Amino acid sequence: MPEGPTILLLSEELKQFEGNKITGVRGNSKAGIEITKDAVIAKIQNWGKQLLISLDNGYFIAIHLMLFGRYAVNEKKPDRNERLGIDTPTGEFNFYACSVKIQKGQPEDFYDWSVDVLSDRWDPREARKKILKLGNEMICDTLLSQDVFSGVGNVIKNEVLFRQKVHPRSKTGNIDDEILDKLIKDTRDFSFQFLEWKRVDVLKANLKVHNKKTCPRCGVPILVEVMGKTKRKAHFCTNCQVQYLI
DNA sequence: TCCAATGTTTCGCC
DNA sequence: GGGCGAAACATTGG
Repeated sequence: MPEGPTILLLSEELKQFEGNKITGVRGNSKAGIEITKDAVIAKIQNWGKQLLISLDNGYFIAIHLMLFGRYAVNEKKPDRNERLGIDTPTGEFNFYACSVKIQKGQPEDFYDWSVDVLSDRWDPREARKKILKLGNEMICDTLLSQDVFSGVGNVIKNEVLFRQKVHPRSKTGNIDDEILDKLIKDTRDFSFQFLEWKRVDVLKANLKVHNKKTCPRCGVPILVEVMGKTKRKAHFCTNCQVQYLI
């Protein structure tokens, strides 16, 4: 389910538990979750697609919902195996079918918020530098690189490329500087648009190319092709999106 | 009924 | 050792 904006919403929802003591821990996670028992939840953060729960005992929990992950706040999803469930005096939250890691140290030691497109520390110049460093790869791969655009997933990738009229197979080294800068900027802008649509549950209705049949600009059929080293599906309009090859 | 889908890591092979 | 592909994990709406 999740790209960065979804995790940001989850993070917002869990802020109510900051300052709470963990009175109970359950779940089939093999990450060593017992160590969280009796600790106090110091801080809830999100970095890209990761949810980070800092504790007052020197550890933090990193949760990634992957493709199928689910969660429930102050309720349980019936007939599901709990991966991690946390009880506090004022309520509980539960995770299913996700990746759970227990890390020693601070999230700041592990994650760089200047590459998180939803962070107020996001730095587009950093993104540009990293793109150049990566060499001449397809933009569809670059946009999915969590080291460059943390939080961007396949939906944001497809929509931003359509908005900026860039063909997913374009090579980064061949895209005009000006276009590339606009593309970088729009990953953040559109991620916030995604967030607001998601917040009021109108995301799907507002997508322009992802899982759409025809181009809303010109009416030409939208193509779907697996491409790049990431082997993900690109949804795009061959008429509106310019392919930068040379 | 079957399949794809907003994802990432790990393993084995060359 | 790097790069690549397959496998693994796990869920459910269409």
